[in-house]
Amino acid sequence: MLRIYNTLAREKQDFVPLRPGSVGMYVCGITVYDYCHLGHGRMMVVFDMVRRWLLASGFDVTYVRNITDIDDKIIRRAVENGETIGELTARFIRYMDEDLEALGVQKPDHEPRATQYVPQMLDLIGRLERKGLAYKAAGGDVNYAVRKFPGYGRLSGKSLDELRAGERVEVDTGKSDPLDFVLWKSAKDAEPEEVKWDSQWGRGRPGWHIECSAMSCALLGETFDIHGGGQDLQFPHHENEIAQTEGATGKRFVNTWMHNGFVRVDDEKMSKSLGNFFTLRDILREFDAEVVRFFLLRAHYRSPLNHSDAHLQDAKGALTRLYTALKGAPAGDAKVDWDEAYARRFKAAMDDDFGTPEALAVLFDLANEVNRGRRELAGQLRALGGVLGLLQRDPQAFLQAGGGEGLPDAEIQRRIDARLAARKAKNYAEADRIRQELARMGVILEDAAGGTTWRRG
RNA sequence: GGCGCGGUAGCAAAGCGGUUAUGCAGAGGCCUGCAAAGCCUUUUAGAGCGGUUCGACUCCGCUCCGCGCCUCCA
Repeated sequence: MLRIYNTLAREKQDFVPLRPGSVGMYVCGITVYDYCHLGHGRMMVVFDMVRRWLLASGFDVTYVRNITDIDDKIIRRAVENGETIGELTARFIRYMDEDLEALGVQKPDHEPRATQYVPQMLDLIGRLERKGLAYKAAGGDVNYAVRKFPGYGRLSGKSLDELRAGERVEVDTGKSDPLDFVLWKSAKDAEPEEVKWDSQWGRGRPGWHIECSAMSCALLGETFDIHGGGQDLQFPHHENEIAQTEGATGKRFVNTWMHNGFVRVDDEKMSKSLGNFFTLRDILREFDAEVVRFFLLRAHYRSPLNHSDAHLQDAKGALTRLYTALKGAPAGDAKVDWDEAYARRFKAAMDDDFGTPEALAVLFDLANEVNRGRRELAGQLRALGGVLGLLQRDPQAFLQAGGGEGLPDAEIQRRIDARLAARKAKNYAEADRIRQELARMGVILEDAAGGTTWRRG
């Protein structure tokens, strides 16, 4: 039985989907105006892992991950760059796709964009207005009347009065309550025509929160199983989604809310505003993408995860151990034998709120067994790795992959042959000279019964 | 100020009321012409103070420290 920590309940709960055997899952994607950083990467990899585990558990999964392609930052950036919103977002969507593909993140079943769902958003706003939950303010914006929604604050554990007492809530004169949020922003003259839609409340564009309510309902229905996103979306974004959707439908919106922890740098949240972020692009130039994925799955998804080169280096060493155990094992698609003891441990770990650290520990135990001579378990190791989107490459290809500035493979082979000749002639001084020379260039030789192999260290 | 999360060995990171987590690093050994890899053995834990218990890293309370949300943010 799969158990998931539900933010709404603040505890792990048995996961029971609405319709037996199938799961509807929505995850808040990113706003496309810049490169993805490692924090985005973590969210993407974590929910990719969740989806893969649901599939491996036999569920029929519909996975929706949106793209926010209209918002203040996008508009500002496009104006700065002197390009259209469409050009800017198309470019960063392409970069995102490239980064995610490298990380082994599979495409969601649906990847709706906010700009494609404006009619659905307007419909939702209309319903909210008819129920008295939305009102048009003096400035022309349509706002959500937070006080009119009884459950507001349940997800984030905040009460309206506590929020009110906070010093950081800015005062906006157009709002009846400082905590009200915008559903529809009235168009400003300075803004490009591209961001103006007609509506019964006048020309304008959607507020941020409404898009997720509209898109999730359109693709998964008014009530669905799992909604995920980064911890920072818990409030206000997800709180507002609940208010909007449940306010309009009168039904329960989402059963299970999942939030992944932050990536940190020096114990501080990695974020755009702090400027301490590392883009996936830059990291992937230095580290193998699978190493990055492994690094991200090595921590539990709800725990904070510190980023540094040393940690990534450590992850590389660990993943190398797994691939080393796989050396010589037949490639191809191994299937998991779920009755086998290690697989059962793996499953128990994953069923306990997606315990990837424990699941990976099982993989290392399995590697040890393989190294001790139980070669028949290599397929199981590879197959279980595959459940997490790992270990699917040819081991040799992984072990020999590396920096672009290294020696070409053919040159390495030539020197290995020269060393072999020296060894045959018992000229060990020359053989060792070649080994050390290669070692200085990051190439490690391994003599085995079947011949000499090499890898990059 | 309000709400919440966490403090585990040199580093990273889990589960668990009593039995080796795991990876990297360190030490010794086996193997090797020498190595590497692997295997075997092994050193480093559970912020502090109380409490519950036959027994606590694991449950409860307090203290200290760190982090997050309360504003755009994965």
